[in-house]
Amino acid sequence: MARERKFTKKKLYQTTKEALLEYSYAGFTFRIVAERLHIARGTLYKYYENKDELITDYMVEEMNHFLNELHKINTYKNFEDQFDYLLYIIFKDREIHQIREMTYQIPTEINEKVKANKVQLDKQHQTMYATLQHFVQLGKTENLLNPTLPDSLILGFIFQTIDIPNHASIPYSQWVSSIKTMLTHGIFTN
Amino acid sequence: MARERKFTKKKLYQTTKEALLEYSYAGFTFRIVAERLHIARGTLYKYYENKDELITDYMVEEMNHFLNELHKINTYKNFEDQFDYLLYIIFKDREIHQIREMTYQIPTEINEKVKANKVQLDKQHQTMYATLQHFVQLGKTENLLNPTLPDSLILGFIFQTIDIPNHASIPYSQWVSSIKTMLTHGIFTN
DNA sequence: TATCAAGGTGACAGTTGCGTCACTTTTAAA
DNA sequence: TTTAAAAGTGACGCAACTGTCACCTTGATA
Repeated sequence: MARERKFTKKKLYQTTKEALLEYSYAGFTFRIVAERLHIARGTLYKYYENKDELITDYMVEEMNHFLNELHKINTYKNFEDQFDYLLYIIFKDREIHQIREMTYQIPTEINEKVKANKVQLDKQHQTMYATLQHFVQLGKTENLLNPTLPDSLILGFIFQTIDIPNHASIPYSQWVSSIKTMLTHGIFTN
Repeated sequence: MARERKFTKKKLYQTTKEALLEYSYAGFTFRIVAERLHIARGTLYKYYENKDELITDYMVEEMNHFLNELHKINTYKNFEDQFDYLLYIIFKDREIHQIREMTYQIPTEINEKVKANKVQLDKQHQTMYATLQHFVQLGKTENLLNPTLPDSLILGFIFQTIDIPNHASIPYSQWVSSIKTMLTHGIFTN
């Protein structure tokens, strides 16, 4: 009884992600998204009142996906395996943590939907943090993680390190193993 | 023979920096800057044809200042002292490296002045990189830096680490010492 | 104190983005 | 084949940002 859509939700979110990475929050417009989807700008307003709604909807979905992956960390019983798994999933979706940083640029007073999404994002972030803190605790009880380092800094360190740009185009496998070495043992010789 | 300025270049650059950090490149406007300086928007056009000229002028100046500081690294003779000094100056001007990342968002075709500034920024970046690579080499010949790690990754790692957000409000001195520990020896126990 | 160059202003026109809406198109079910 | 719900379109009015310019203000100097 209805017409077929010219674009899938997946394609829309994909385009949203790309546009956010290219233009960042303030430079993001419906025109850019519409052009890339080969639809009229007005069409997007059938689904979203404004760009903040689209962006936060996308972010919630993306975080949800990440949290699903993250929770699987508990299928690994020892810290070392958890650590490897964590690096793997953070690497796989590197950009989303960059995008998550844009949250604070989104005004809250836009509308109820956006406000609800921001609350949801905050909850997801807390869930993520709790899971990760648990992971750090395990590392400390196993005497693998340096106990003098604050949990929040260890976590910030891991997430930050993942974002190192690979301008010099170092081969992927060497890149990953180097990053793991630096994370675990630093840049000094032992 | 002329009227006194209502704002100094220093104050203008300071305001530019703050606005860039708050609104990022795309959200940066002359109106914001003019309001904060208590001048009319039109006044800014007496000095700059457009925002890209102001932004790149500011960036060149900022990078120049940083390079001046950076070159002093060679007054320290051993690697350990150079390392401490480097951390110190990067910490002092943490935000500018965040701002430098915005360079790639600035279109080149704006005008000749902007194009020239972008070329200049590129040169400065190369100078910076050369100096830092020299520093890394010293660390490797002194057998303090892990020789298996690519230079570019070591440098990326240092710069990236500085940007760890201190959401948990860890006291400054502990924060700095923790970061130094993580950089040099990682998050694992020895 | 008259001059004038530099600083400063605000109004104007052009462009781009925003949000709405009356209208058209598609398509599956009646 | 008729119908109507969902999808899509593009033009319109509004708001914000951009760049220009004729004009005003200031203040050192002649």
